[in-house]
Amino acid sequence: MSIYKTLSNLTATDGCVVDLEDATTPPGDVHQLSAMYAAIGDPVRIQILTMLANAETGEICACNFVIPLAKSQPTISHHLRILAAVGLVVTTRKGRWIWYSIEKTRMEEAVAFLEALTHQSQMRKPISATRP
Amino acid sequence: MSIYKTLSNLTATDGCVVDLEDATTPPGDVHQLSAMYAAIGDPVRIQILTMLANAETGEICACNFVIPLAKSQPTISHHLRILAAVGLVVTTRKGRWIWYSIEKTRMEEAVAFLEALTHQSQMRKPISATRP
DNA sequence: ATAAAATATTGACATTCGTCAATATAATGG
DNA sequence: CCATTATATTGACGAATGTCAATATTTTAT
Repeated sequence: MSIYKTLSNLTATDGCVVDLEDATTPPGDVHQLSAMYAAIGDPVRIQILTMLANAETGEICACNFVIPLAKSQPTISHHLRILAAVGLVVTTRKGRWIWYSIEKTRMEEAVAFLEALTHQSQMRKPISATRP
Repeated sequence: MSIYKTLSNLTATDGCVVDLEDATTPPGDVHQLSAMYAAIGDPVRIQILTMLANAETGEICACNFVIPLAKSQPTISHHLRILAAVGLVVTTRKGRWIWYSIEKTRMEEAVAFLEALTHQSQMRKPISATRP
């Protein structure tokens, strides 16, 4: 009988698997990070961010997304809310209008994490060499 | 009567709104991009990517995600399929096992687009100054 | 060839998501 | 104060998503 268990018999303490705490970011970060990329990962919201990035002043009033993106006002409001919730955009009220702009610091955090994923770590102890 | 229409009366040809083709990436790109970030934007898949980035050899066999991530084998297979579909991971069959690794080029594309969003363009014509 | 093991697929289910119409809230201007 | 306008919220709906059990497929080892 092999010292290695089958997939269905493996437990978290078996050495043939990578330990979660070695391999992943903290659970809290995982949810915050995934929420941020999920916010970016929508066609309408990608276009909102692109419009903001291209805007001469860096900010666009909420009303000016409705026509270009061909979505209803509540739908635009919904998407802006999601982007604001994860901190990728911030708002400034100017009288009757609310202007949205990209929160650079937060966007750079989004960049930084993905960039880290492209540079594979060399600091980990080897896992079992005899079994995947 | 103002030359500016109310939100409910605006049409795509009105000058007070930003023109879609000026402001957004091409429609095809929008869907491809949003699919990529949506793929990243899930807690399980964030952890898969993190494990791959931290793996000493840069690759991990599919079976070694099941226990650390506490998900069933079909669920892990499902998530790996989504990451592969958008090109963020690639597979290599080694006998009985299939090894996954990050596709660096694709990940760098993900980084590049977000980075572009942080550098606001200075090349756009001003939109109407009298109305948002 | 047969058994065993890794991976993929299917089907089912609850949950979440994107969307809009209708309505509510907030702010301005007359 | 009242009418108008911008934005947010609510409720409803279909579509998409994450999950797992069960099953199928593929590959290796005996």
